[in-house]
Amino acid sequence: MSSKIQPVKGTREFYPEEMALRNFIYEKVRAASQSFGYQEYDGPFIEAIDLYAAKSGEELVKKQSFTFQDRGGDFVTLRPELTPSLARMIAAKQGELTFPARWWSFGPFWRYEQPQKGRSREFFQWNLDMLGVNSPEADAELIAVGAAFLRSVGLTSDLAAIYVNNRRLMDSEFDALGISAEKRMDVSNLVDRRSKMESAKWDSYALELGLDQTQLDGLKSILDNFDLWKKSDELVRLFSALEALGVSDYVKFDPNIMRGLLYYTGTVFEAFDTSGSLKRAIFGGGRYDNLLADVGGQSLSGVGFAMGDVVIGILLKEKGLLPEFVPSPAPVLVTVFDESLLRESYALAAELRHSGLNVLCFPEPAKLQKQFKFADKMKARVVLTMGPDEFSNNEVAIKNMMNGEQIKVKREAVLQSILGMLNSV
RNA sequence: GAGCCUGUAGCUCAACGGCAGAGCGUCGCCCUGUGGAGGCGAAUGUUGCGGGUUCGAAACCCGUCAGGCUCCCCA
Repeated sequence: MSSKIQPVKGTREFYPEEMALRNFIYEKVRAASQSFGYQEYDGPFIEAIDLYAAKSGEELVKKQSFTFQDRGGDFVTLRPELTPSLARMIAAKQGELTFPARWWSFGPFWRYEQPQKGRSREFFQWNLDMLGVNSPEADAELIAVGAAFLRSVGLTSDLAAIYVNNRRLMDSEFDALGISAEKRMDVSNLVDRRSKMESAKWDSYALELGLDQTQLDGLKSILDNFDLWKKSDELVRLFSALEALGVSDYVKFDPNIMRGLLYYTGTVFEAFDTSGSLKRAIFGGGRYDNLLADVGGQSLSGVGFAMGDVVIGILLKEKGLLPEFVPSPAPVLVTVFDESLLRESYALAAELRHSGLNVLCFPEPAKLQKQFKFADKMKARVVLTMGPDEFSNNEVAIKNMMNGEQIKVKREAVLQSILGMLNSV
């Protein structure tokens, strides 16, 4: 036991049931992305650490990346996020791509942090970005894709909400309070923590950061002002577009949404489960105006968001929104009556596979009871048996596992009978 | 990186200083050609690992490893 090699901490083992969940998420993600015309792509899983150094935030690069030296001595890292790779890919073909580019991706990422509920060191992430258009309406489309996904998995707008803010709006509010540019980072950090700290503690922490009492009071009134968006043309247009897109039920303005990544410049948003059973964002994103120039491209604006598979997976499980798990992808199982009929059973299964059915065949003779129990566990819907009686009459016994009825049909009619049973549900 | 909690059968857990158990699952039988419900029965443990205290340790102490939760950060 103790000598067994454990999986690397924070990595994931996808047993068939978990794999089904991952694929379920993938399918819903793909459907939502494609319904808005986004194209699928992917980047390298390993990148030079320098790619992230500029804009991803110190925490992400220095403490949370799986970094190592390759055999040539270069420092590389398992990708902790996709946006910088995307920016480079776009920049490299900027002259030949057609804009606006609408791209999406679903793949693995790694971050070295403490595994806990909703967070692992290895996770899958949906990324969706639009590049080449800088407008609140483009931002709205991104939010609408996110909302379409939530709706498609059954997270209705009373179960999940998308909170929106705008960095430019906040910057101008901070300017008005005389909060210096150097303190911006500390202040956004402060804002992020507000919901997690007692208000008295939060106040004294704010003063420690060097805000004076007037600035603190001003900050609080900003953060409590849920009508603040009306002062931002961008947000006014955003909310109008969201209404046209039919997703306003999901979206609310919230001045407390800041987001840690440094590259966001305009609209930012985060989706949460409204019951608050998980205090982690389902997805989050925003507009980045300078990222492309930072990796060597011409200035090009983008907007995007990312969703990890862990939080959404926990939520879907908790809310009972997952489809029933069917262990075997084969709805049909062929039993093996005895040694002498094994080849016949194998041949029957093969024949049905050639007709396009997924078919499971028991791999050895065994008591029929055992084989039927196995079929039941695999949630097979139809079980075929060819015993001596059936074989001598050129027949096959077909049992409908959904209602328990069994019939015998001529071998030539087996396919039709099966299809009839499978379609009758 | 810090704090708190937990490691006992495949799983969930009980036993809290005195014979290591239950439920679920698995397997077998009831049922010699048929699943789900039920009945009966069986198998399965260096109590995470190492040391210490004790007549006696799963339990108490120390260390260590692993997991969970929180802080931090974030998908």
